Amino acid sequence: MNDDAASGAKVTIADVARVAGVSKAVASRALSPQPRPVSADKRERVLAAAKSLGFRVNLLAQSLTTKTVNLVAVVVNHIHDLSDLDLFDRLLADIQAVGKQVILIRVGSVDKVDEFLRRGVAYHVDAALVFSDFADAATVRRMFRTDHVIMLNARHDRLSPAIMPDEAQGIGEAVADAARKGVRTAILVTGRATSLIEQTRVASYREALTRHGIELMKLVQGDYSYVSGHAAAAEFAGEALPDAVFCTSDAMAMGIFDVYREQFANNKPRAFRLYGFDDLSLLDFDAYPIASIGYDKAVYVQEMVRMISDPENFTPGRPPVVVPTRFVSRASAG
Amino acid sequence: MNDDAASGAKVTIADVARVAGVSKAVASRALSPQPRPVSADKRERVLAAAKSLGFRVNLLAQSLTTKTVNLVAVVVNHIHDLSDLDLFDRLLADIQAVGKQVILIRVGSVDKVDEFLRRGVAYHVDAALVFSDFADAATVRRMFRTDHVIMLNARHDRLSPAIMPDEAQGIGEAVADAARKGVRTAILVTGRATSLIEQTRVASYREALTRHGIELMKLVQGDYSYVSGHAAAAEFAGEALPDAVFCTSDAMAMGIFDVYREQFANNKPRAFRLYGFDDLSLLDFDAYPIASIGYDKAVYVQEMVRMISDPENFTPGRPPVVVPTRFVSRASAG
DNA sequence: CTGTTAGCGCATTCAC
DNA sequence: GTGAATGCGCTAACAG
Repeated sequence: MNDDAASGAKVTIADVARVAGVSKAVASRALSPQPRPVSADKRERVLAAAKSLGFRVNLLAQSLTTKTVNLVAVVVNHIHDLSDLDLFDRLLADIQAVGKQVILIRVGSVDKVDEFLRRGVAYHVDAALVFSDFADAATVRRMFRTDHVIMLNARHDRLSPAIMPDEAQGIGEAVADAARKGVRTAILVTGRATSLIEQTRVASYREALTRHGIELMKLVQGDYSYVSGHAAAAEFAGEALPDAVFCTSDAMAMGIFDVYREQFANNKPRAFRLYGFDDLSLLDFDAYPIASIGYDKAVYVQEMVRMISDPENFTPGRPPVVVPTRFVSRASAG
Repeated sequence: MNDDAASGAKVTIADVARVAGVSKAVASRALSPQPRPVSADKRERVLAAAKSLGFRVNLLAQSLTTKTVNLVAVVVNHIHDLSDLDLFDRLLADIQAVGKQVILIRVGSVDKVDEFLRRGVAYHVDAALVFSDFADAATVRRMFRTDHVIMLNARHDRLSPAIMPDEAQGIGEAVADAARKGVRTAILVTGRATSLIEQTRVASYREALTRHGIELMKLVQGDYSYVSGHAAAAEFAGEALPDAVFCTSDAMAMGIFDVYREQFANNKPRAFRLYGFDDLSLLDFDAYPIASIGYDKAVYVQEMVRMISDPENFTPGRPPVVVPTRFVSRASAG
């Protein structure tokens, strides 16, 4: 278009109103996405003027009066908290689809949280999605000065709603699958026990194993990473192998798989059956046919967007929204 | 219901000023990170009042007058445009380290760009980092109403600076490696030819192959994805195999690797030598020991942040900043 | 339906 | 050093 518009000239609603020959208020109404009382012809004039001037509302100024910024904070420790790009991509798309935008906050180490929020826009967002396990719900509310906080890290309370996968279900299915195939002994490779989610996850495995009469030979501590999977595999290499190895992350399972790759040749588990967790899309690659536990990401994301779209959802006492998980069988489970 | 400090109390600078017994202007100065004329005792009173009230500046309101939001837009087509999570994680951390925050914008399919512009969803950010190849520099400037646009997609112009890897260098090294190992024939697996970057990349391969006397047997069209790598491998399965296969993305190389995995057993390529592109961190997993071409992500990100931090860098006519690439040898190259 | 007025929260004049 | 006034761009509330 013309060069003025192309190089960020600042055209305000006052300019539009002047060109259209109406008042600012009329221009504002005509430009509003919501239906507001404006005569048809003036609306046309305003729209035409806005287009020719290349006008775009200043959302900052707008939010100053409307008290809503259409901005959602997504708080993570590291990017890798978003265990899968697919989830994140979908989340972003869906949030934008309801007319909001995402401000991504990487907290990193816990002690820097305060520093970030001190200068951040984060304080005035419409809602915050907390993936990071750095803090409990109360702390987050205090820091964000808002009740519109959704906890995805299982550290919710009465005031802040949560969305959480019902992991016990998928875990139960996975262990049942193993039992059905004659598994009697198992090793469980875990992540850091500091996370509440991880503690619950481990408890679910213990319960399911006991229920199916499978002996938990030992627990190996990892940190969710591929490398720690490698290390875990080395740790039980010399000993008597179990019938099955369960991991609380796919990445660790991949590390173990690579150590025992030859044993899994021809898509037949020989040393032991291997079960991961997360159902990363990476597992659809030929190289890692690892059975896993996952949930429907579309549903998960849908719940988040639904929640931030309606203030009603932030009234106290709402029970956590639970997303079902399921066992996904692959060659590593035999 | 809960009007306590923890739940959305709207403390403005006027409140702070009143409690401290000073004017708003004094409070503003005392709260400013920059040194401004305020007497020591009043500064103390203001700071104390701000702290006790839990005051946080409203960056949105602030930016209305200062014209700077400390917000940087990262524009991608899909999340997968950020070829590697490591890059993104580092980018986020470094941007936050200079006191700015990231608003992530996913444009999606090209045909929705217009709709995007129409709705004016974008804030008036300080700068925009454009990874998506959906638009030229002028369009992005108009969209964000800023001249501070950094193009990472090679679609820059005189007004918007660019940062781009010097891919010819790494490609030259990779082809030289192949030539040194006696490669005489090659197949090149490419992505969509619509992207300017891809066109340049292919041209670089052609040039390097010619220079080293390697015959380009054929060009196979993919779309950067793992699945398209699979398809590409199938396409030349029946025919005479080349000495080497070059791919313009690691994902495609992984797809090909999986089809010919047995040929790569014991870390010895037998069918052909395989070269990827991007140097994904995934290649450090045992399963995909694929030689690749990459650049130092720290340097790349550093250049972006440096550029954002100094308006000087946005004066017209700046030449693109070039980041060196290098060949990374792995087992697939023999 | 329309236009005028009055802020939203803040930084910045410019007088004192 | 200080504080009263002014304006950033926009919309809500109010009168016509």
